[in-house]
Amino acid sequence: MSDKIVYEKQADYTHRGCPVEAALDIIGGKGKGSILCILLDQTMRFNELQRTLTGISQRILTKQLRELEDAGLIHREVYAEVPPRVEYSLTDKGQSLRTIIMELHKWGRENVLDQTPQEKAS
Amino acid sequence: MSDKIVYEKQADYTHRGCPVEAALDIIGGKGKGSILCILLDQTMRFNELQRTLTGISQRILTKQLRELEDAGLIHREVYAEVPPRVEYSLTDKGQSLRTIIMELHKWGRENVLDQTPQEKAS
DNA sequence: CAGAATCCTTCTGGATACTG
DNA sequence: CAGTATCCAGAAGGATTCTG
Repeated sequence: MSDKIVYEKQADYTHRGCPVEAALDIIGGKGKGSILCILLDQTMRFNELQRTLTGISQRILTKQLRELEDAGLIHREVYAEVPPRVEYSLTDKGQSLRTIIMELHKWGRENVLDQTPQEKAS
Repeated sequence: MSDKIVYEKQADYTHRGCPVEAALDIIGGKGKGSILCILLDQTMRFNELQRTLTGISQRILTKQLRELEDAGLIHREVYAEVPPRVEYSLTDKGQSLRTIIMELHKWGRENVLDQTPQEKAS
């Protein structure tokens, strides 16, 4: 009916002013942390991403990638080839999250994932 | 029937290894960013929190506070008074998020909330 | 290969009424 | 005041099928 693809519309019920909530709304959501983490250091194709993020459906992966793209954090490069090739990478705005991502990585490793203190020292 | 209160059970479907996802699972969720942001600098009571976070239902506020408490990020101090008084504050573990929270705050203010560049300079 | 379309289940969150 | 309990709407996410 409509000539425009309209995935599920985004949640807009949060933050209402708090920049922390606003930021978390952008980088929260299934797989987004992992996606940003991966793309921080490399460009990656769709299927490669899905294989790396074991357990995410391609529908959701597509959705998350689109949302990150709409937020201006990632760049989607489509190559006119057969079979098609699409490569995802971080934009400058996405790279501006580097410090935060790395700190979240450190904090999560030390405080959430049950890893022995010795391991992080090694 | 059960003698134990069991709110909705937490999502456990994410992170599967990525510490960034793991961390976001902890501090994501409605109001948690705002709650952490507020408690970073002050102790606050339940009703006061709800009034500050305009728009959150007390059921959800209770749930988020419990989850943050279970994660060891906030402390819940109950005073044996009538009417009851309960004060929430950050634990040391919660305070360990300070840098991240502040950076998320800065990033969200500059990149998500539509604020003119001039304003942040003033 | 990289999705789009459809259907369905689960989870999140709100509204309201009630209580120690 | 600080929750609980119950009910309900909507959003998030999965599984499957199909296509340029």
